[in-house]
This record gives sequence, C-alpha cells and structure tokens, in this order.
Amino acid sequence: MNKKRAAAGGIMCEIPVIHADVVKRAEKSLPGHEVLYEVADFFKIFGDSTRIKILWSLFFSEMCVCDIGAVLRMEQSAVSHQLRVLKQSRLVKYRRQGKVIYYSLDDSHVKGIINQALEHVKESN
Amino acid sequence: MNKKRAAAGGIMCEIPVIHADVVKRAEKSLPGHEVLYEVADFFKIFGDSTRIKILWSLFFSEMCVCDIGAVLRMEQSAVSHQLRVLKQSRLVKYRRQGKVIYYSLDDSHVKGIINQALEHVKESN
DNA sequence: ACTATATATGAACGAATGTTCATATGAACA
DNA sequence: TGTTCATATGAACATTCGTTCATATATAGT
Repeated sequence: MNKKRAAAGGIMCEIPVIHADVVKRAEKSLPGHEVLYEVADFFKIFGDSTRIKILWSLFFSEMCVCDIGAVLRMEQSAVSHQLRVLKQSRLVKYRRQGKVIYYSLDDSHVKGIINQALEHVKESN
Repeated sequence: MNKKRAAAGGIMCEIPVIHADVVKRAEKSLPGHEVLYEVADFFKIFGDSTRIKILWSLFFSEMCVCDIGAVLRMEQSAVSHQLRVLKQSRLVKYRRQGKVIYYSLDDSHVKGIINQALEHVKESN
C-alpha cells in the first residue's frame, strides 16, 4: 500500500493527482488552516436552531434569561449554556440589573447573516 | 415542583416570565420551527473546515475528487463523504467524464457567504 | 473477460455537541 | 444572617458528526 506513483505534476505525498496545475492554484489560494478553522467555528455557532432562536429574539431588544427561556420554551439551564457559547463568541453581550441579567446582540453582522441564510432557505423551496 | 405561578402577563407553561410584552413580541416574530431548523442546517454545512476547504477550492474551477484530496491532503474516501453532504445540500454539482467526476459550485451565494465570515474572523483579531 | 483506476458507500469508532439534573453563585430583601 | 429569586456551571448522558477501513460500483483499456 505504498508504491503509488506520484502522477503528472509530481506533488508531495503519495496522493495521486490528475490536474497538477489546478491543484497547485487551489493550494496557493487556500487560506491557512487556522483561519479556516475559525471560519468553520464561526458558522458552527449558527448551526444550532436554539442559538438561532436566541439571536433572533434579540433582534428587537435585550432580554433576560428567563424571558428567552419562555420564548423558546426551554429550561433555564439550557438557555444559559447556549448564552455562554454566544457570549464567548462575542455575538451577545450582557448587563446586570439586580438579580436579572439582560442579554443583547453584540455584533451588527448577525442580523444580516441570518437573514441571508433565511433567504437561501426560502429560495430552495 | 409544580406550583410555580405564571407571572405578569400570564403566558402558558410554568415558565416564569418577567417581561410578558417582550416575550410576546419575540414569539410573534419568530419564524416557524421548521424554517429555523433549515436555517441552522444550512449553517451546519459550513461549520466544518474540510467542507470550507472544498468549497474554497472550487471557487476557481471545477475539480475532480482526487485533486481535491491532494489539495486537502486527505483520503479519497473522506473527501467523497463530504462531497456527498455538499451535493445533498445542492451546494455543489458534478459531471462525469469517463472515470473522472468533476465537482463544481452549484450556488452563487457560497462565495459571498464564506467571504463574509472570513471578514468577520479577520476583524475579531 | 480481466485488470486498473476513479469514485461511492456502509460499518465502526472516537470526538464533539446539546440537554438535563443537581448544585453553586450572587444579589435583593426580610 | 437567612431566604428567595435569577442565573451560572459541572457532570452525565444520548446523539450527531467526521474520519477510517474495507468493499462496492462504474468506466476504460488490454
């Protein structure tokens, strides 16, 4: 399982390559691994309907944790865990007022990004 | 664990609500569950760096499976599995030419969406 | 028909993820 | 200080996800 010849353009590894020029161009254009991981991680945050619902709810005004739970009909704990994710990603910020903590959007792009996806989803039907 | 009074506006469930008006407005504006699931699923596809790399590689021209594997330095099988995901989501299409199958982008929005995320990532540094 | 090559696919496995439960923190108020 | 309420957090659990391995399919060439 070792003696696979390096094809055409003769790229590294033992991976067979058909179009060396196309491969080389793609390789050059590809951003670094770290950047691409960050891009993927950014999308991963939006890849959960609970978080989408939370962000959507915050489009209109700040909300406290228990009110968000009421909108989503979810346990306070689950909401809190997801708010932590959104907080760490700097998509939401919070302020404390007594016992109540109010969350709000911390990124002006969020609304646009979600709406763009919504348009895409609507189109594919 | 049952006798929690429904607060203020008196919404359903036993979930305590502080700001009934805010909750009601968010509830009304929230798209249906199905739509939000689809939106989340759409983002989920971009939430993996392998798929991001594949899509990025296809920005310039169509590519065959083995060339994509060479760019990503990944096994053919792994690439194939991910291409299936992208195919099912109608983000890529393919054409056969002999033994070789060429994949290309099937959605004009992909480039814009990824670039938007890339900008966001760059900003946060 | 047989072989080689390009790709697809099913099963298995480990890693990551979201929710729940129990409990902790922290602020208001008696 | 002790209780209550809003929120946070750690552990456990089920589920989902991405990769690998082995194998299947499909096409071209001999």
